[in-house]
Amino acid sequence: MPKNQPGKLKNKAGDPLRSLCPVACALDICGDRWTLLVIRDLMFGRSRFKDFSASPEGIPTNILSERLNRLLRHGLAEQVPAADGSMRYGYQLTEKGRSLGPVLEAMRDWGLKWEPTTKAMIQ
Amino acid sequence: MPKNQPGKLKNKAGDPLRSLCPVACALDICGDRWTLLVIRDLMFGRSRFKDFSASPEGIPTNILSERLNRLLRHGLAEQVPAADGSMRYGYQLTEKGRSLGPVLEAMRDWGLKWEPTTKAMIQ
DNA sequence: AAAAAGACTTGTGGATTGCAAGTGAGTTTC
DNA sequence: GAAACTCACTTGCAATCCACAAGTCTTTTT
Repeated sequence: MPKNQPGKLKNKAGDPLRSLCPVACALDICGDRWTLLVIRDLMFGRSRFKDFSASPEGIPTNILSERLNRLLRHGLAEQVPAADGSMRYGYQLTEKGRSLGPVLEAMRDWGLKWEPTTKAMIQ
Repeated sequence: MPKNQPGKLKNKAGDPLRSLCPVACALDICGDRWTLLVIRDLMFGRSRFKDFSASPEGIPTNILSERLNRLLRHGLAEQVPAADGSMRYGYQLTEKGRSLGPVLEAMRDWGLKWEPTTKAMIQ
């Protein structure tokens, strides 16, 4: 009889956790090639599917759809009625999502310093 | 004749870049589930293959091998003779790798704040 | 000299990605 | 008010990537 069998660890959204390390946990949520770029766009105030889709990295629409849902599931973003008063809705960051700001800033600073081909976006 | 055909953008290691955004560029290098965990271990002073392999997240050895090589290619880590004077060598961060510290710290802080199951590692 | 540890490499099935095309609701144009 | 168009996705599919297990080769320990 195992003394300390942890079962499966889960995060708040019910997805499995690899460990109790907060870095590992953050990576379980946004550790892939696309998620933080969507969050970057959200930080810039973009809110609609087509806006994210139009970013220069060219995220495939199926991936974008999946990532947006993941952000909703984990409570990093929420849906709100579109700003233009149309029947559609947009996405915006929650406080949990906005508080990834320091991560993005640190990445931006690192990229600017060490990969000189890159340029900070105006806006 | 296209006026501004960019060809393929590449970063310093010759890998293709998705855009000029420094965040996208950082993610091209370490935007996956494992790379930043290896860097975390390196920050903690771990240096040998078996050390990374023993971390609680359980990185598969083939992935670890590939990621270590990528860190070398991009100049985030370098190989040095092992500290114990044996014939083997270890890995350690370069300045470029160490300067990802703020990214890891921001992720750690975020994880601790928003995913309360997590715990900061005592080393 | 034999056994064990360390650092990978290889093989394989399953999951994820990237790309193209399709769908259906909402919006604009004529 | 019907047709065309935009938007926000889905679906299909080939290619790639990942996780897990096992194997190999070198170095270290006994």
